[in-house]
Amino acid sequence: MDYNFSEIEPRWQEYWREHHVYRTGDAGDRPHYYVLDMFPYPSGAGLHVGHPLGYIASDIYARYKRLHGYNVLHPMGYDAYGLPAEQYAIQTGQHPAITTEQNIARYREQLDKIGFSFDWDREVRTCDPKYYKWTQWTFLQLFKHYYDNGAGKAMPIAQLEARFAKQGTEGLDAACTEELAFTAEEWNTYDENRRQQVLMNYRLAYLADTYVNWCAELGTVLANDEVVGGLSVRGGYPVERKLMRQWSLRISAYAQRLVDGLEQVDWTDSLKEIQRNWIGRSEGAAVWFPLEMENGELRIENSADAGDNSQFSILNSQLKFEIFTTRPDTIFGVTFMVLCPEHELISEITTPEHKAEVEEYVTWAKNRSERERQAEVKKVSGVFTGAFAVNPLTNERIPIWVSDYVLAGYGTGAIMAVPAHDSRDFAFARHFNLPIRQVVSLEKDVTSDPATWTESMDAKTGYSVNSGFVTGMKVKEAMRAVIDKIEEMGIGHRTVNFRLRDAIFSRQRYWGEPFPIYYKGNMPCPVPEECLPLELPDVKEFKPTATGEPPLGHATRWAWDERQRCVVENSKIDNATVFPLELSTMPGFAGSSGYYLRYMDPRNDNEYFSAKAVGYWQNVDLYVGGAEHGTGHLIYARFWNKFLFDLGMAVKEEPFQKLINQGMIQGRSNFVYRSKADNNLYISKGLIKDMDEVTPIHVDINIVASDVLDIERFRAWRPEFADARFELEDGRYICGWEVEKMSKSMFNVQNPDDLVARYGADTLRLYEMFLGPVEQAKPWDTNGIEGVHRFLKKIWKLYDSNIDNQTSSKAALKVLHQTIKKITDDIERFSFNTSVSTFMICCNQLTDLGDGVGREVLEPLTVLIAPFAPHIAEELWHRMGHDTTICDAPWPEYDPQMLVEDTVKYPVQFNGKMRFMLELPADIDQAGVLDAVKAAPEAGKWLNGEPKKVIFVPKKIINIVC
RNA sequence: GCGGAUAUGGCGUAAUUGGUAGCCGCGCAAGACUUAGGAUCUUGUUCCGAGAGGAGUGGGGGUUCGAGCCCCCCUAUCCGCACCA
Repeated sequence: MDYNFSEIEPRWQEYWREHHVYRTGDAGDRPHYYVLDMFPYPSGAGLHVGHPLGYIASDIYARYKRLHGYNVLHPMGYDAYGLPAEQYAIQTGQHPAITTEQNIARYREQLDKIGFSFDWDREVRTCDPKYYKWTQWTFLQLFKHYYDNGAGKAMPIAQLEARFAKQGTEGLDAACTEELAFTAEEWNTYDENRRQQVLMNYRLAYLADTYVNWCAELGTVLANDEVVGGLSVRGGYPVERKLMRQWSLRISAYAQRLVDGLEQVDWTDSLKEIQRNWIGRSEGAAVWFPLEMENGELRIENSADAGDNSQFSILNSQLKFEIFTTRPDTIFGVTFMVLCPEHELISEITTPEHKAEVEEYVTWAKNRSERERQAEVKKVSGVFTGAFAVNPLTNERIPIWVSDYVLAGYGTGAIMAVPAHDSRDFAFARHFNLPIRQVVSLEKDVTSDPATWTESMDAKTGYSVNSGFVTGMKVKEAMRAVIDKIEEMGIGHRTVNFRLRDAIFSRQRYWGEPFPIYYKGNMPCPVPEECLPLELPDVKEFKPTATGEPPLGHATRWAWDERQRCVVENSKIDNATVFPLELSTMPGFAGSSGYYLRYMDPRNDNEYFSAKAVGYWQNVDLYVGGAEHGTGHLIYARFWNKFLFDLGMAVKEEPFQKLINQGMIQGRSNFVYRSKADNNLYISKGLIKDMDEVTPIHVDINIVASDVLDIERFRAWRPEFADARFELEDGRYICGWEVEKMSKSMFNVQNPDDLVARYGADTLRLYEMFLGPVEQAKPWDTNGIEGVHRFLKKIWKLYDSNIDNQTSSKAALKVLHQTIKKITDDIERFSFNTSVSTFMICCNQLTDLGDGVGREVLEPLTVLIAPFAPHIAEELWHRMGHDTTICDAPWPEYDPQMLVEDTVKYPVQFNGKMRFMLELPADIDQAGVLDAVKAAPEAGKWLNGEPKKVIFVPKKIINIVC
């Protein structure tokens, strides 16, 4: 009987579905294990072979854990909000909900064909009101909390209010947009509006003016990756930087914890490093530099011997500004200061004679798009303000410049420039001919003239020179000494800066979660939690409104009635009891930030998830997904989880214990070569003498098998190929190939359905694993799939002819036990490609053994294969007379005795040579080895005459080649 | 520029983690069975050499009895970040 996968696979898939075989149990005594895949965005293009790669790996592990007796949570769902469905809606008028629904149906169909063990009873969709209710709820909690640095966690905003009423900002250490200082008395005189403004400065979800990529033509803010070269990726419309009022999440408050948490998780070093870079922690100092106006309006007394007075004057100077530096030790080498073009001080300090020039520069710099600026990083630009600062340690006058190489978003937007020891300052100084002073030297007391330098000396090594009281110290010491000094002087302090910016949370789009926020005038008010979800209203048009409002501006029923506590018609807005609702929606990462928690208790309408559920499952044990989410989803989700942890909801601070990044699958394009001399002649790859004589043309990989072109299908593919003639080699047309991105335009997209139809799901599963290590990026290539398919046929045959054997030979059992050990080890280290090889070896060896294979061997082997090729395993399992599914079988244990014998006593045939390993006394010497070997009873049996080569190994093991 | 990774036959890869490199699969070659085969099976296949033998894990050096694996210096490719003070 032949291996008929197209009959077996759908039958078992149907059985599993009908009997809810993969439904997750609730708690119980069994140990738990949570295996999660990054849920997909259901795009119109459907799945390609890259998607299932990670799903197959996680499915293997989930099935393996089940066979090991674990209660496994292995859910799947859809990240269903997103731009493509909305763009499609704008073009066609079809509601994104319908498009999304269709795409989900197609995804589900494709996923089902591959035989995953997902618990579909727990499916979530981010666009489902029952799901986004909790996305909105979390947003409200973020709105209602602030981050208390002292407590090291999020605290209710009500506590902050109480504190303000009692002691103002006195002693407050909280994450905020801007440092504020007021007393309790002042607070108590503030009106409600003013108080709300103050609180907004602290909320973890806050409304603030932020620079964004604004695309007027599309009417929306775009993410950085949606903008290329100053133009929108979609449509190619110009994008400008614009200051807009936007919701943001104060993720920066969690920066330190996001760094620290990386210590606790089992992720690859490279991904941890990506996150560390993104968070960008730098230690250094904040220093205040007082200003000196040229015309003498403010002049700091020469403090060389003025003692406390000078410090007093610096501290009390209204005109001072704060800089951040990671190199406080170089403060003696400061030769100019630079402010970013957005710096508020510029207008105050610029002297009249420089005003025009500075204003022109600032206007120019501000209007440049982020992209333009980044593209011209090498170009030095800037302008002198006419103003001077005073170096608090040397009392030198230092010119203040403005330049866009200083960024508004980092530190304080102002720097002390040390051109000798910072490459950017160096370039600036050279360009504007500013002085350069060396203050660090590799060797003690040895300096050179910076005028001769071609580059700055940036390394944090060596000794301080020309640096007052730190001269002669090592750089590290000098840093400490300078910070101590400025702290003692009260003009600065040790501090840590992060590159991580707060996450902009508003999108001027329709297809996303609505904000549960309405506006009383300018004041945002939360919709009561009991009224959630605030459902996304229908609109007739998905474009921005004529007045430039987001698409939700088209909704006619999008107002909040405070008294009735429900959404009402816009016409009822009176700004007394009925108010307009927020028109922007949440970004894609909102719904994906907490979905793993919801899977634990997905049908709970009263809570995000129950304490019992999270208490049982804890967090995700294994998360599988692409590394491209390293700076997006994986940061947001960790932040989200930490916040919920602070609220006492999540029980683990880190959401994803172990993370495997599956490598990207690239496309492998095929080419035919058209002769330039004859437009209808196509030359097989091996016959081309000179590539200049032919034109390579992309050809659909679906009409090519193992680089051999299906000529008939090629002729039928497109009219212009109908009369194609071929120069064949060995009767075949061999195509060329190249690795490119998988894309429709290159005809190299491989759809898993085609492969399932042709070879079956089990073959696809095995082949995707066989391709190479899961983590490695690799081109998709079907050239080897036949071999894997052949293996399944062999396995089928092996069972077919041995299934009734009752006895097993010792050799067969040995093969089995070797296989058990190898497969178990392989799965534990996620080395699934070697597992497939192991199966093939096992199958070949058992086939060679012939009659000695019985059920004693075949049954455990079926269990081993089940995670990889569940359909064939299930079928064989039942053919062997079991009436429960293979999921209930126990994972076989190997007998170490069976393996020990093999490595120590018996020879192994290996590539035509006979090799042994023998245990020898520890104190044996090289000369004694041969005699010892000959004397060994185990060896004597196998040794015919003198061994060819004896390799002495100073351990207890010896290798002998005969 | 900074950071991370990778480099092994014609190709995808493997190597008990420092112990005789090239397992498994593809491809290729020869053969068997076949009216036929895009089926199945057998044998061979790192390179050079008829052979004995020699060379060999991107290149160069080092540690070691022993290195694909560890250390140093290059080279190439991929990925992430990019004026982050």
